[in-house]
Order: sequence, then structure tokens, then C-alpha cells
Amino acid sequence: MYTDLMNAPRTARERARAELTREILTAARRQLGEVGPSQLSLRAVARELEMASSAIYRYFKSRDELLTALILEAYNDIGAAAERAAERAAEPGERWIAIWRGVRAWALANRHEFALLFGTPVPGYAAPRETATAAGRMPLALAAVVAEAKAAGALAPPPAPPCEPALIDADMTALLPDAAFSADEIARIVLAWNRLVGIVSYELHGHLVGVTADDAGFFDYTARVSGAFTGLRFA
Amino acid sequence: MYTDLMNAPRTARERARAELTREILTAARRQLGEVGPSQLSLRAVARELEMASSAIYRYFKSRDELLTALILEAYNDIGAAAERAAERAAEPGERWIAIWRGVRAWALANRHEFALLFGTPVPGYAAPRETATAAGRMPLALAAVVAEAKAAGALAPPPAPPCEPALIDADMTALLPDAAFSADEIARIVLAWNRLVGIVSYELHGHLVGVTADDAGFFDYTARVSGAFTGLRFA
DNA sequence: CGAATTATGAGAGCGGTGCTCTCTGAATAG
DNA sequence: CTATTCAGAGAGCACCGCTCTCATAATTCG
Repeated sequence: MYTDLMNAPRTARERARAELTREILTAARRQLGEVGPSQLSLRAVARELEMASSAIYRYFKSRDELLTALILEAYNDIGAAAERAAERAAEPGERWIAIWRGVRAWALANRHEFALLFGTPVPGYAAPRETATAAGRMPLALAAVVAEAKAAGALAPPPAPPCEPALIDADMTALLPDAAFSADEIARIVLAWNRLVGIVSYELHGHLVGVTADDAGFFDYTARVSGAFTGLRFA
Repeated sequence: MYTDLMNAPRTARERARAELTREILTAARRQLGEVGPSQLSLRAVARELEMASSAIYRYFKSRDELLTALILEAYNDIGAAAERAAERAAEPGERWIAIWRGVRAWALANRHEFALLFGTPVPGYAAPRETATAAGRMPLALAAVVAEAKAAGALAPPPAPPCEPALIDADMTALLPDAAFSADEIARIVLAWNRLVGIVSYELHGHLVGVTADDAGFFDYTARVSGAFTGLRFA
């Protein structure tokens, strides 16, 4: 089910299958953008594609599986947005801000996808193995900036109490290769990542109305403060 | 609709109405705890109460209104948990940690309610006026600790770039009365509040699996780091 | 008190959902 | 050419939110 589209289809049937799978996915994504995850209806997707609703089940064995596929796409999408933003600036501090702004812009333009990734998990959903790498792209973009600063010797010493190494998963240190991050540095990157999606979620969900007066400005402030906390220096 | 239960009912009808409204609410909350917001079904609540599903609509004119009532309850609940936790410690640093732990404990024990408050907003929901004060109780408990430290002259100067006053809503400064907080101090409290629900959300949604090795320990680290960022001093 | 009004509950019904099953026809494999 | 696999359609099940009508009970008013 939801067979990998990249394995070159040979027969006409396989080609048609791959094509229709993509069509279902793009139609679903379109509708997701309009009505949000909870309202996304398999039957509506089938209607848009002018096929029987039962036929969809030949391609995705449940609504949850369709949503999972969309989650994977969205993770790659927001990760790509972060990576693209990172390329638009050279100096670590500027790169950091660029990534933050890029992620926020993506989230504002794709709020339902963002909700799908970081909002309430869909009930029947369990993250498959492949999701992890896609999900890691965005935080890895942040980590790369810190690694760059560290390599240049421009990483400021941590201000507050340090994080004990035992609190960080061993897989995590292994996942960040070249930089040889300390546990404390990893912890700060994790917190920065958490802060980024946290503040965007707050803005998207309306928790900041009557609190902040300038969402974009407060976001930039948050980005700088969070970067400084991670050890970056700003102009 | 969803008439205030506190206005003393006089006639038998009003008494019965108030009673049944409460029964619906508690049944709904029970089911919410089991299946989560998205799966909460008005018909199932009606079945549990052995009444026709259509009769529920005499008390809540839609599923969204029922959810709104549950949101209000949950906001007060988590706020009360924070306030109770605050009372269990005297010194500001300990109070801060106590509140954080209290909120986390509440969230772990009421994950679906927590999702209702800080997860993806329910589609048809628009926060009514009364919700604001209930929603403010938890962050206000945090602010109170900072105010206490400030009054005692024990608030450390801010480490990183300050927040410009223009970024904070005027209503917000007016809402925090006695403490005469600066915009920068408010911004830090807002960020601490955002961090608290952000890190709990990450833990609840599984974004920390394979990242942290000890959720409770990492949470405590986050609480300390966040407190220090806000200006508190820890032993 | 009796009549008029109002609030409440039950039931049927509408259009929607996810999902399963069976049946038919077309593409593939041997 | 035949046997098998696979894609699609349709009917149907159980559930959902919500609306409407109708009868009955509680309240208010003359």
C-alpha cells in the first residue's frame, strides 16, 4: 500500500498506479490546505477525482495512511523551505534568522500542513521509520548553522545551567556527524527547534492575540533571543 | 445556551436543567479523556446518559459549543493545578520549578484536555470573552513568581537582546498589575509560558523520542534554563 | 383554578463520513 | 490462449452532526 513512487514502473498498470497515487495525493493536499486535517475527507477526494470512494482504498488502505503520506510530504516541504532559506544568507547569525523566517513563512502559507505536523496528532497515526529523516531536516538546518559557528570558533559559551549528557539520547549525538556537539549544545539546539515551532504554533492558534502587538516583530525578537541562547552572536 | 450554572436556579425546571447540563459536561469530559477531542461524539454522550441525541441540543446548540465548555473547564483546571503547585514552595526558584512540574503532571494525566487547549484548534471554535481569564491563570502563576522575585530585588538582569516595548500589546502590561513589569520582562514571561507548553507538547506528541533520553530530567533542565532566562536564580 | 405558553424529550430523517464486500472487466503472466 | 491478478464500481453497514415535528410536562398568566 502506498508503494514507493520512485521505483521505476515498468508495466502500464504500474505506471497508471503511480500516476493515480500522485493524483490522489495532490488532490488530498489541495483539500487539506482548504479544510484542515480533521475535515479532510476521503470521499471528497474521490469526488474530485471522479472515482468511486471505494477505489481510493486500492491505493491507501485507510484515511490515516493517506494522512501519513501527507505528513511525510509536509515534513520534507518545511525542511526544504528551511534549507532554501539557509542558502540565502552567509553569516551564521543571518542564516539563523533566515531559517526562522523561512519556517514561519511556510507555516503561515501552509497552516493546515503545519497543524498536521505539530498540532494534535491524528488518532490512528504512528510515525513510520521513514518519517524520522524527513522530520529531521528542519532542525538539522538549525544545527548546521550552529555547527558552522562552532567550526569558526564563533560560538559563545552557554549562559545558563548546562544540560547533563545523560539527558540526551545517544542516537541524537550520533545523528549530528561532523560537528561533535556537546550534550549541552545539542540540548540548546533542541530547545531552539522547540521554540521555533512553539512560537509559530502560538501565533497560528491565536494564543498571542492581546499579548503581542506585532507578531512578525516579536517573532524576530524570539529568533534573536533563541539564537543568542544557542551561542550565536548577532550584529 | 449553556446558561451559567452558578445563577441560583429557582424553579424545578431550572434546577433540572442545571443538573443535566453538569451531567452532560462530566460525561463529555469522561469521554474526552478516553478518545480525545476529535473522536468526542455527541451521540455517544447522549447514549451514556440514556437520552435521545437530539435532546442534547437543548443544552448545547452544537458539538463545538460543548467543546468550548470543556475548553473553559480545562483552562481553569490547568490554571488551578499551576496555582496549587505554586503554593507548595516558598522561594521563587523552587516555586518556578514546582509550577512547571505541576503543569507537566496535569498534562500527562490529562493529555487529551491538554491537546484541546494547545493542540490544533477545533475548526468551528472561536474563543469567547470569558475564556481569556481562564486561559490566563497558568501564565499568571508564572508571572507572579517573577513579580515576587522582582519585588525582592532578586531578579537578574536580562542576558540577551532586549524586547522593544512596541512589540508587546498594551492590554498585556495593564493585565499584570502590581509588578510594573517592563516590556522585556513581559516578553520573557511570555516566552517562558510558550516554552512550558511547547516542551510539554513535544513530549506528549512524541517529538522527543530518540532525542532526549530522560523526559522528566530534560523537562527539569528546560524549566531551570527557562527560569534563568527569565531572571530567576537557582540554587 | 383553568387556559395559554413555554421548555423539554423522543423519534424520524437528511446528508455526510470511513470502511467492507461483492461483482465485473481489463491487464498481466504462464 | 488461458489463468490469474488487479483496478474500479456499487451497494451497504454503522456511525456522525444536526434539524424537524410531535407529544408531554412545567410554568405563567388571566
